[in-house]
Amino acid sequence: MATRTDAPTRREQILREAARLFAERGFHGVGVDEIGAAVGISGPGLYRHFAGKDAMLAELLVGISGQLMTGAKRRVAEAEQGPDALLDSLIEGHIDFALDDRDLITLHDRELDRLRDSDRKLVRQLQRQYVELWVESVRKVYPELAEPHARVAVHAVFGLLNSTPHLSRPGSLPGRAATAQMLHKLARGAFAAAAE
Amino acid sequence: MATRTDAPTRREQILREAARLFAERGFHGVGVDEIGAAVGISGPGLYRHFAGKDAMLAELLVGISGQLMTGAKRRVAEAEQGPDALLDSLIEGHIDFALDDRDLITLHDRELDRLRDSDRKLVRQLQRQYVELWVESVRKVYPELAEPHARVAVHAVFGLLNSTPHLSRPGSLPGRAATAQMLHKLARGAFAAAAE
DNA sequence: CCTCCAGGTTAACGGTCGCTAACCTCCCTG
DNA sequence: CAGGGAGGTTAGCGACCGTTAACCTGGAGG
Repeated sequence: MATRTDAPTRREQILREAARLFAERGFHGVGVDEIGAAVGISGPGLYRHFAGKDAMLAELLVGISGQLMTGAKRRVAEAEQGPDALLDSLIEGHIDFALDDRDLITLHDRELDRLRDSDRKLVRQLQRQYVELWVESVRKVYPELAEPHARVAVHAVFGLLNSTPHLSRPGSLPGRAATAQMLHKLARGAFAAAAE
Repeated sequence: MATRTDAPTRREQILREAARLFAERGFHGVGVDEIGAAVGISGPGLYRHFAGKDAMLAELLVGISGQLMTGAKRRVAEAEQGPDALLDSLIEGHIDFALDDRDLITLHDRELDRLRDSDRKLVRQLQRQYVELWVESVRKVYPELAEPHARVAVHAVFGLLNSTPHLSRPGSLPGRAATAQMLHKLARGAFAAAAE
C-alpha cells in the first residue's frame, strides 16, 4: 500500500505551483508561461492537463472549500466528548490548514470573484455550510450568544486564524506547535469574550 | 470654514473609485478605462491627474498606512488614562477604519507587492511601526506576555478586525455600532486569552 | 478680445497574454 | 515491429491593456 508516498502527479505539481504563484502575485498577475516554467515545462504544455488558466483556479478553490467542509463534517461526526471538545477540534483543524496551506488560505478569500458563475456558487455554498457548522458548534458551547452575533464572531475568528500568511514568511516566530497553541488560545478567548 | 464639506476634488473621486475597483477585482483585473468610466471621464483622461495606474495604487497604499500610523501616534500622545484605555483607543481607531474604509483595508494586505520598490519599502516601514506601537501597548497591559507572542497576537487581532469585508456586504448584521462593540470585545478577549 | 492652460477627447502603438495549431518523440501494447 | 496515444515543443494569432500623441474646448486673466 504505497498509496500516499507516491511521487506527485504532474497535475498536482502544477496545482501546487499555481497556488503559490497566484497567492504571491494574484491570479491576473501570473502568466501561464510562468506556471509552466515553475514545473519545468513551458507555457502551452499546461493545456494537456487543464482546460485553461481559469480551470486551475477553479480546481484549487473548489478543492479547498471541499477539504475544509469534509474535515469539519468528519469532526462533527466523530464528536463524542461534548460541544466544548468539538469546538476545539474545529479550531484545531482550521489552524492546521492555515499553517500548512498558507497559499490556499490566501487564495480562498482573495480570488473567489475570478471564478465562473457556477464554480463560484459552489464554493460560496460550501463556505456558507462551513460557517453554519461553526455557528452551531459555537452556540452549543455558548447558548446565550444570539445567532447573528455568533456569525460575526465566527467570521472574525476565521480572520484571526487566517492571519498566518501575514506572519513574517518562514517564521522567526515561536515555532509551529507554539504558534498553533497560541492561535487556539486566541480563538477561544475571542469566543469567550463574545459570549460574556 | 467650509473646509471639509467641499465637493470632492477629481483626484479624490478617482482614488475612491479606483480603491473600490481594485478591491473588487484586483489591481491587474481593472483597466484604466474602467476607472475613468467610474468617474465619468474616459481612459487616458486619468493621466491629467496621475502619472499612471501604479501611481494610483501607490498613493492609496501609502495614504492608508500613513493614516493608520498618524491616528495611532495621536492616540498614544493623547493617552492620559493608563495603558488599558490606550489599548482600547487603538482598537477603536482600527475598528473605525475597518468599518468605514473596507476597500482600503482590503487593498492594504492584498496589493502591496504590486508597488515600486521604494513605495513598498515605505509602506512596509509604516506597517512595521504600527505593529510595534500596538505590541508595546499590549505589553503594557499584559507585561507577562513575551514579545514574540505579543507580536503574533497583534497580527492575529488585525486579522480579526480586518474580517469586516467578509461580513455579507451591506450588513444584515447587528448594525454598525453593535458590530463595532462586538469586534472590540472579541479583540480584548483574544488579548486576554493570550496573556493568561 | 486675445491668450493660455486645465482638463478633456480619440487614435494608435507596442507589448503582453491566453490559447490554438501543427508537429515531434517516446513508450506502451497487440 | 507497427502504431497510437500521452505529453511535450515552437510559432503565431487575436484580444486587450497601459501609455503616448495630437487635437479640442471653455473659461479665467491681462
